[in-house]
Amino acid sequence: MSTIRTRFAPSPTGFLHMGGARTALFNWAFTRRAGGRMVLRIEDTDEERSTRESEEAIYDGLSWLGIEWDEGPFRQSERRARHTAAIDGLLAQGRAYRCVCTPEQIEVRRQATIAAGRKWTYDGRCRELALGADAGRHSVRLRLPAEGKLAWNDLVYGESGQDVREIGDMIIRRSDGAPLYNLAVVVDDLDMGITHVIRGADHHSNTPFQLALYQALEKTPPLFAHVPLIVGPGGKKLSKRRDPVSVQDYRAQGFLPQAVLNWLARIGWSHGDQEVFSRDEIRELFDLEKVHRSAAQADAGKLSWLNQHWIKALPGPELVNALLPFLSAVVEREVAPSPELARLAEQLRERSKTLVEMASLSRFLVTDRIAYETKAAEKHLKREIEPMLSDLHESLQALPDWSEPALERVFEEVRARHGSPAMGKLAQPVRVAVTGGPVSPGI
RNA sequence: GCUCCCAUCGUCUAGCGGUCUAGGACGUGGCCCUCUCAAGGCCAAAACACGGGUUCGAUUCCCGUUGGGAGCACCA
Repeated sequence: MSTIRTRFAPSPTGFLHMGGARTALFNWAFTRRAGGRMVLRIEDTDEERSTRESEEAIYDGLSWLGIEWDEGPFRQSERRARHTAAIDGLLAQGRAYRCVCTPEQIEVRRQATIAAGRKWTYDGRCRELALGADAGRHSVRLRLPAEGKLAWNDLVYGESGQDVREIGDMIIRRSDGAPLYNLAVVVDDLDMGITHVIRGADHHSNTPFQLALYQALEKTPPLFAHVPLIVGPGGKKLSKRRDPVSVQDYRAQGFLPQAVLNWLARIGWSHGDQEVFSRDEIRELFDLEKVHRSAAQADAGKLSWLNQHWIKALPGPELVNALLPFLSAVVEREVAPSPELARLAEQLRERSKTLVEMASLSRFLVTDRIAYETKAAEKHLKREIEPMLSDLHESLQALPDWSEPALERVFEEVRARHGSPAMGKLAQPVRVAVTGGPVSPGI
């Protein structure tokens, strides 16, 4: 039995968005569990839109999530010669043909067909013309079989396929000589020995055409698994403008990679009633058979909960390390780890949904410029409590041993001297005085 | 418009003909705990889109309707 080979093939036209990250995760988990190898391929043949920055963003995002690949990255743009060779081969065998129809001409015919109430696919005008290389400016189209069904058994969707008559002879090389995506993907997947293509469901209806290409090339196609799309609120398409969509966005908002991974894994996949999955558990339990077929919404609330869960689970030193950059950012200087910070972080882990939140709650520890919240200060730092606070201040200064029982004793004594108000009457003003805000660990 | 796909609480989901008075989780509401906020504990409200079949029996199978999505490029 040959080893399983998969690939993650993003196009570098933005950043690593959540859908892509999940596709990468599923590929990774499937591959690791099966003991296979995963290839990273950058689909950058669209020069207009591809940038090196977004390519870097893909590496950055994957490594932050801990999704490692085994081979590559390969750039599709650097494999041009292979694509061209494949097209020439198809041409030589008559399985592809040159087409001199211009986009304008096609548009006219398309409109006419639609006006006549019929549906349009390429009408095959150049199909039997046997145009040679001297035909002038031309594109190349794949000659589809006259009839039959282009079908496959999708690992997620089950029996799938489309009648060839629904599809026209598609262009595989542009008139400027550039190979098209569908051709490049098939050639690359073949060359790289890919056995399982796991990709977004937006490619589901693209697959029949690729199948035709495998036929023309006389090769066995890989197995396909299409994973459902992630949609935005209300089931609408994700909007890059409205929704936070890149993994970098989530990192900046103070989410842990474990949480994002866990969250992603549970969108469109489940393992019984289990909600919490570590990276290792995803790798051990992931199963394409349990992947859903319907699109799912990404719920930010669930992410927050998972993030808090993973913050609570993070070992102390790691938590401090994760917190440091965020804390440095709020006080605008480099903050070094310290025992005090470590202890505070322990107190704060159950109170923070994100590292951003935790940083803002730890601010008071690393700066003398306490930022007093006006509302809290007005409510708790009133003139009447000043004597009690001063008393506490002096008693504390006189206290040699700042152990918890000793401190508690001082608080009790101070309360007793000032008419025994409820603990909250003393603790809350102290909290505001010390931290600047009304929220903190036990004072 | 055409082709294909999808449809269980607000959200993610369990369910693969009787076990369903439909389970879990997030979120929401209430109570407990409490120096604040959390965390934690307990409780509650909340769903099988609709209409036909098939069957002794449908959330589960089939068809249609509705709703949503994807594709239909000399983009990837």
